[in-house]
Amino acid sequence: MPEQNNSNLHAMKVTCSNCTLRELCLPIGLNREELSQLDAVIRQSRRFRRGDYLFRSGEPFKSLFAIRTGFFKTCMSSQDGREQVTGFHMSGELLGMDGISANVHGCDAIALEDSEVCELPFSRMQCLSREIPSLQHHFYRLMSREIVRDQSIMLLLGNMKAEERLAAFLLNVSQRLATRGFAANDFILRMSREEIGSFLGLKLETVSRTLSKFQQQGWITVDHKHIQLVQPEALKALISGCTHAHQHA
Amino acid sequence: MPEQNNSNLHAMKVTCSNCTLRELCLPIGLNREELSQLDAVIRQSRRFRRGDYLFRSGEPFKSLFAIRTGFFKTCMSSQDGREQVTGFHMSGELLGMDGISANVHGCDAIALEDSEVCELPFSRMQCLSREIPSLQHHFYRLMSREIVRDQSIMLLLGNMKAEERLAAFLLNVSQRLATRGFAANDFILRMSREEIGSFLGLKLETVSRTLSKFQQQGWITVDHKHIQLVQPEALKALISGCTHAHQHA
DNA sequence: CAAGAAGCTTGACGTTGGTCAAAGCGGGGT
DNA sequence: ACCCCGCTTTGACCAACGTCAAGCTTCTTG
Repeated sequence: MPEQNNSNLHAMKVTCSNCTLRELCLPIGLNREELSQLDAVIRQSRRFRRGDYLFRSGEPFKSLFAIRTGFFKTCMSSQDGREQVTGFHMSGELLGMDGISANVHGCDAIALEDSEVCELPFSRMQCLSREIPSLQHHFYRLMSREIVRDQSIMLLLGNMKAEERLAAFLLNVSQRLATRGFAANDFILRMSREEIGSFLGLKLETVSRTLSKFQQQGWITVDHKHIQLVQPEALKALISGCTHAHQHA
Repeated sequence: MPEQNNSNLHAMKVTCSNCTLRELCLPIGLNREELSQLDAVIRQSRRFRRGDYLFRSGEPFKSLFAIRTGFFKTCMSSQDGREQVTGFHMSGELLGMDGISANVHGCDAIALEDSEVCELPFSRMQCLSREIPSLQHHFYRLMSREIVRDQSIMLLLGNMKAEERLAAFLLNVSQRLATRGFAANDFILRMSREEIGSFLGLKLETVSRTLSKFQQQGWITVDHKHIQLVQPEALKALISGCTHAHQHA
């Protein structure tokens, strides 16, 4: 193992350098020493296979998890079995922040493809962030961003029609892929129609029908999970008007 | 002004002692000196009249706001004027956390009755929380709780029918009032039918009709904004099943 | 105090999206 | 390579909720 001293910090830097243009999940504006402190806290990354649980609702909360590669969904289920997908999560995103409040995870996190995840023991991050102000601030920002994200989903679920929801969803996926350096207008969905529907507050048949409708309009092509945005402007036009007024584009 | 040295810290303690049983908005497990440090940071509380804006979407974010007395709504509006109420907020709750991520407020906060609010300059709170670990942890917990709250609203908007939403809403208001020492089953709503509808993803007519239906069932009485829960168990029965499976009672 | 505005209730009707059903397709596992 | 199961598509029908409208009550403001 000649690369043993290639600490996971370096691995993380490599991962994160894939996500330029975008604020990274953690290492931001830290000096050399601070980085090595952070490095000491991050546990070696773990691999997950499609379908694996990263954590489950009700489990004791100990750590946050940073996705290095892969794709996850988070979901809550109700007593009678209805499932609500609360988010889809890609590389560079941080999972588990809802567990801090009660020291218990509040949702399930499930890998939708084979993935790699860094574990960040929260109590140690908390100590470290006391010593490194920019880290503390970054944490606050990440949590705040999660709040903003959730609220924009509330707006989607509360105000938008099926077509608007689907258009917003496709554009959101597109934009996040683009941020990570992938093609914006040609991608593979990692989740099923049912999961999309659950996330958007629609039934899977409605998702399917709406995708077909978009295809008939010539706005997108649909080949099972392979989606191409042919006229993304058409989708944008559909949701212009129902997006947040003070979008600081 | 003989009470000048009655610092607003003391006023805050008085306010907060009204909310026993419940985690308070800020002073939690701090010693004497820490309290006085906190006191130095909290700006004198300000009064707001019904209809006043505490902050507006798009304004620069500088402070969080703790409600001492009164009642607020937060809402986002879309470009074509649709409004989504994202929450109703009572004494002891903290507003503005969505502004941290982009240094800009992401929603409007509007007083629904005459209210009194403490301003907490965020940068100073951040410094202070570095010195007082329990304060830092408390902040993380408050933000996490907001995330949990938003996600349970997503579950409501994504999965529940009109009757279930209304029942969940009434029980939520009831429980929060009880926490603050008010009657749980006899209260005045501070918001209009339209605002309730916006929050729940329903039209005001549906809210009105559903309240009437509950009244006909004998579960509640409705006299304009005056609500009495006659058979809260009936409402609970309605939403049992569609609430989060891992509710830690 | 009067008058207008805003909020609430209720009814009739329409539309969206949910439900149920059937059939096609595709991929993973043996 | 084959088979089976799960995912997807599509259609027909239906229910829940939205829309439109009218009339009423309660606040607000001059």
